[in-house]
Order: sequence, then structure tokens, then C-alpha cells
Amino acid sequence: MNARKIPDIIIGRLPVYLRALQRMADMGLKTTSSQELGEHVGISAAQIRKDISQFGEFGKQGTGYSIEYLIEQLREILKVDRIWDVVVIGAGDMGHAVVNYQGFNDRGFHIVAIFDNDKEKVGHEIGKFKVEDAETMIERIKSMGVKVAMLAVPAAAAQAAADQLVQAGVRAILNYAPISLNVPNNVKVQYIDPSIHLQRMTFYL
Amino acid sequence: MNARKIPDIIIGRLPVYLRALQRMADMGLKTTSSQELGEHVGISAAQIRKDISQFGEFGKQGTGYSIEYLIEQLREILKVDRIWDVVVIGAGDMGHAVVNYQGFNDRGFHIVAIFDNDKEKVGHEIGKFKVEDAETMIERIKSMGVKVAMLAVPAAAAQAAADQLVQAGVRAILNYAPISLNVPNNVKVQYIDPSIHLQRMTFYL
DNA sequence: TAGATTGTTAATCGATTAACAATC
DNA sequence: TAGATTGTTAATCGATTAACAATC
Repeated sequence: MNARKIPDIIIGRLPVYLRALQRMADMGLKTTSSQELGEHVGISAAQIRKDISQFGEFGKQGTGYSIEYLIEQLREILKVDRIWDVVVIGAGDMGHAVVNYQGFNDRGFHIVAIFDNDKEKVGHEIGKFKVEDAETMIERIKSMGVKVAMLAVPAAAAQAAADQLVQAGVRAILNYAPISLNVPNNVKVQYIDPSIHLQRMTFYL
Repeated sequence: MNARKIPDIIIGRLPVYLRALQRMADMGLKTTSSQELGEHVGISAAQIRKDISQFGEFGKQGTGYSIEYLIEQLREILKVDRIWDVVVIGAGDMGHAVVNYQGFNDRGFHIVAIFDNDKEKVGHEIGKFKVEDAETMIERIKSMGVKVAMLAVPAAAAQAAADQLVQAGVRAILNYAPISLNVPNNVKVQYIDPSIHLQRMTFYL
């Protein structure tokens, strides 16, 4: 498949479709249509059909999509038909919240370690984890073969930490630090900054 | 101000520019160019100039933009030249993290109350706040005139809570629940779901 | 003046929508 | 069959980039 030429914007919507479909499955539904799914996620039926059809013909005329089958296909496309090990960098409030968050279960991710460069924090327990020394981070990540990280350190420390993650072989960084990161082209970054999200709404008030 | 319709996608980038500019200001810089700002945020210089020029002529040929002046203008455009009161719904792990988060300071937001519908949690202290009963939520929000909310309740409770927020006059919801919300057109929603963000990256691994 | 950089126009590129034949 | 809904094409709409005159 020519995964290379699928626009980012389409990839960005697939997890939203997947989440809605999983919710429908939990409610015991068996099939849905582009129309119905579109109403759930706030996207036009035409766009949903077009997005999905980039990857194959998963629907049936007249009846729509099998929810179970479409979930299976989307999980495979997004590569969350497996469990990804994830490391957390930064054992502050946000690091704590992320480690204790239950929402990664069943969505393809499993936290395996948390690091901090503050010697005071190293050794402390967070949930079932002991905070590890950031000095050991690169070697530990390499030896575990971890490709996905969540970065929850202060802005001033974020770029240096990201550089280390890249060096350790991490290819996907979910960045909670309020700063834009510079990384090589083959490394993906997603940003979560609540202030940014709030500021995207106040314009309209 | 210009009555012309500004595309959402441009509004979405302005907070990122603002954050980068504030960082430059903190470092003592006085002026910048579209080129330099673009390198910081990973956006082309042409696009930055085009975005900014939607709102006025804030730069000078030959020298670029005054950082302080551009910050001032962007804050005004985004309406964060003031402090918005914010309520938090849900006193679970995420509610805790959000209330304790220091990153809203200086970015236009101030948390004023936290609510939960679990009577066990009502009255407990989180930071300097006492968790309030969700039954009182609508009246409290109305009387305080709060327009911005952060929703950190389980998926199953999120739509009902959002309906209440709308009823109370809230116009902007930052939703941490893993579900798409249905709200009237005049209410804005932004979504934060770490699993969604992670799934947007695994495709490329 | 000489060099730098904006604001803006036109061209290009990409995304969304509408429509409908195919077909379950 | 009759009705429903997909997958796809073509048209429309919108966003990005390139280029450069204006001008600090």
C-alpha cells in the first residue's frame, strides 16, 4: 500500500473515527453508516467515506460498515493492533497524571518507565513505577527498544530532553511542554498545551 | 476590528506564534522576522506574514516585527489581553492535575472553581479549592458569569455535563473526556485525548 | 545608499463537497 | 425487486507558496 501519499490530515481523523466506533461497539451496535458515524464525530458523510476508501473497500452498499470489521481495519492501518511501550519523561504533576491515567488501556499503549533528572525524585514511587535517573535514560530506552515517549518536563528542559529521546531511538513524542520542538524529519511530535487550546477558543467569545 | 471571516486554521496558529514570541521576549529579544519566528514554530515565513497581515500591518520592512508590540496585538486579537475565569468539571486525577497546573498563569486564564457529582469528593480540598457539588454547578457558573470550562469527567458523563455547561452559559469547553461532544454552533470545543494524539503518530512508525 | 524584510498578488497545491452509478 | 448506501469522479472551495514592489 502507498502509505506514503496519504495526507496527514486524513491520518489525523482516523483515531477519532476509531474512538467513536469503539464506543458504538461497547454499546452493542453491529453496523453503522458514514452518515451516522459522521453525526457522532461532527464530520460530513462524504468525507468519512473518502477518508476510509483511501485504504480499501471496507463497506457494503446498502448496509454500510461492519463496526467490528472497520475497527479491526483502522487499528491495523494506525498500527495500534499491537501494544506500544511508552516512556514518560518528567515526574512532576503532569508526569504523575500521565502515569496514573487509565485511558491508554485498550488503545494501544503501555507505559513502561518514568524518568526525571532531579535526584530528589529518583527512586520515588509513582503508581507501580519507581522514578528512574534521567542519566540512564538513553541506555534504558535503547535496551528496551522503546519508540514512543511522553515529554512532561519544564519548557526550559524540553528541547534537551527531546534531543536525548531522538538519540535513544524514539520516533514519536507527545509533548506536554509549552514549546515547539525541533526534531529530525523521521521523528513525529504531537503537542498538548491546554493554554494553547483555550486561546484557540477565546477569539470567538 | 475587521469583520472579514478569518479562517479557523489561522486562528489556531496564532496562539503558537504568541507562545514563541513570549519565549523570545523572556530571553530578552526585541525584534524578530517572519523567517526567524517560522524557524521556531516550524511554519514557513510566507505563511506567518500572511497570517499576521490578516489583522493589520504590524511589521516594518527591513527590520521585521517588534516582539513586544506583536505580543500585544496577538493578545488583543485572541482576547487574552484579559483574564478569563475558568471552571473545572470533575475532581478525578485529571481534574487534580489541571487545577494544580501552573501553566495558565500569564496566559489569560484563572481557575475559579471545581465541581464533581460524587458526594464523596465534594468538600475535599484540591490546592486552594474545595470541590463543589455538581448539583450547584449551573447556578454557580451563571452567577459568576464564567464562559470557559475544562471538562475532565468519564466519557459516560461527559455529554450530560457539557449540556449543563451550555445551559449555564459556558461558550468554550476544553474537553479531556475521550468522546466527541455535541454542542450548539455558538459553543466552541477543543479536545485533548492523549491516546488520540499518540495514534496520530504510530501510523508513521 | 545598500541590504533586509514586509505585505500582497498570482499561481499552485490540496482538501472538501456534491452527485450518482454501482451494487448490496 | 425496492431502498439504501458505498466508492469514486468532477466541481468547488480553501490554503499554501513563490515572487516581488514597496519601503524601512
